[in-house]
Amino acid sequence: MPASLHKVSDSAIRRLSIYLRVLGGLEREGEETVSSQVLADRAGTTAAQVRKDLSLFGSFGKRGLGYLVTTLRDELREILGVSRTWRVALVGIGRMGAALLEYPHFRARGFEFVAVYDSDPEKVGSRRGMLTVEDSRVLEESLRETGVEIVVLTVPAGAAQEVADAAVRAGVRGIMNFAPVALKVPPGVRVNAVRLTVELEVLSFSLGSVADRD
Amino acid sequence: MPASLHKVSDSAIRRLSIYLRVLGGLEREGEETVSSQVLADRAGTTAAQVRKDLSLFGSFGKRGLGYLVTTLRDELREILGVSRTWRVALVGIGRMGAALLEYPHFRARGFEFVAVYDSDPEKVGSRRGMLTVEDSRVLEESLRETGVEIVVLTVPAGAAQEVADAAVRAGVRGIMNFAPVALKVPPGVRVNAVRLTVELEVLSFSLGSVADRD
DNA sequence: CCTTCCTTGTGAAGCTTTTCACAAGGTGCC
DNA sequence: GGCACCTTGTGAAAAGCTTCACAAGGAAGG
Repeated sequence: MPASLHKVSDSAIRRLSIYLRVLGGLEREGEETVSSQVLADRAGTTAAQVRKDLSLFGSFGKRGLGYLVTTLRDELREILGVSRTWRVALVGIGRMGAALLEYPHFRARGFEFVAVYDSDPEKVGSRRGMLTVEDSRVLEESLRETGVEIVVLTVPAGAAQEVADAAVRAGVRGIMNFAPVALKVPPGVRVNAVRLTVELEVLSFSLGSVADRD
Repeated sequence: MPASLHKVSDSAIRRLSIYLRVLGGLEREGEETVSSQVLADRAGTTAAQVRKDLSLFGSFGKRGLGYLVTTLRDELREILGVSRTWRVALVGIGRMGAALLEYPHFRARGFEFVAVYDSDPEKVGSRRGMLTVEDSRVLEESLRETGVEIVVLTVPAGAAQEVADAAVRAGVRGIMNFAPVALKVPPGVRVNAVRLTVELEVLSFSLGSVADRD
């Protein structure tokens, strides 16, 4: 029941992405097949969950044998949309922005930074690797010209909505938001927030309350 | 029904953390009270969800009026365990590690870096703000001595498990893991993984599939 | 070819989380 | 004080997600 139009939950997609990473490792180790059990162990979930997740998109395994590592990896790349390259722009070059620009796993997975923006005149015009920092004032026009599809937002909270609006006007439909604000975007645009402080506070809560699990 | 021992879901805690951030903003704007509706709008959820989340820990609102901003903020800080300071160590000073060390929101919320480690002899002994980079080889002993409670892991995937093991032996019970590996830790230790590539791949999937929602 | 063993794919059950809807409680104005 | 108006807190219903359990398919060895 290959269901690319059925609604698939976010958590399932997150796990698929993790399976993809695990499969890369297995391939490097020379494994040719893998069972749902092994995949689950390495991904930190259960065998049933793995099978259920994969079954959302088709039947990729062989009974009695498991999954072919390379084949499944290719299938997952196709499903997740990373069998191609995505054109990504970074807006806001603080330390976090700079770190993300150099983050090796992005490029390795097909996410390529093709433009960088900042509003600080000191930074505009300077180089970052292959790219020249452009002025945020020309953001909308420039994003459109460069054919950017995804924007990574590392600007201060106060500027985030404004930048997001400009990006949306420029036709961007995916935003990865590091700013601590809930962005308002029109339907058809997808925002994925990375909330580092929230993650720490989840830890803090778990350690603070008497009730701990795993 | 104040339920600090009932099991509270991760997603609820994440939202509480977001409410806390929103309340900070409201307070700065001089608001004295806030309704679940307004809180929900700013946090990107629904009024019913807000009330349900808060009701897990008590009755903080006044019917007909809403919640007192400052009071609720204090309650949430208490619940989340951020009314005190946490002693945090960073292991692995790449670009990402350096960015996190300077990340202003961590300190503002009570997470204070008290030690930094790296295995690169070039980096060991150098200064990072107030801190001197220590050698990863002395990690376990040093973490214990410094009284570190939470470790932020920004080492390469291959080194992550080893570092986590040492941290656990040193008594650390909370780990924020940026390395793309599922860490194995004993019961009582909590790992929170930040998977940046996964977040991008979720975007990629949403943009790639025909079916988009908001 | 037959038997044994293994692993997938999947309905169904079980559990968790979210949404709904409304009684109850409180405010503020007249 | 009384009345109109808000907003919370919360059972109950609905929706969503995960786990279970097993039939079915295939491999491997004799």
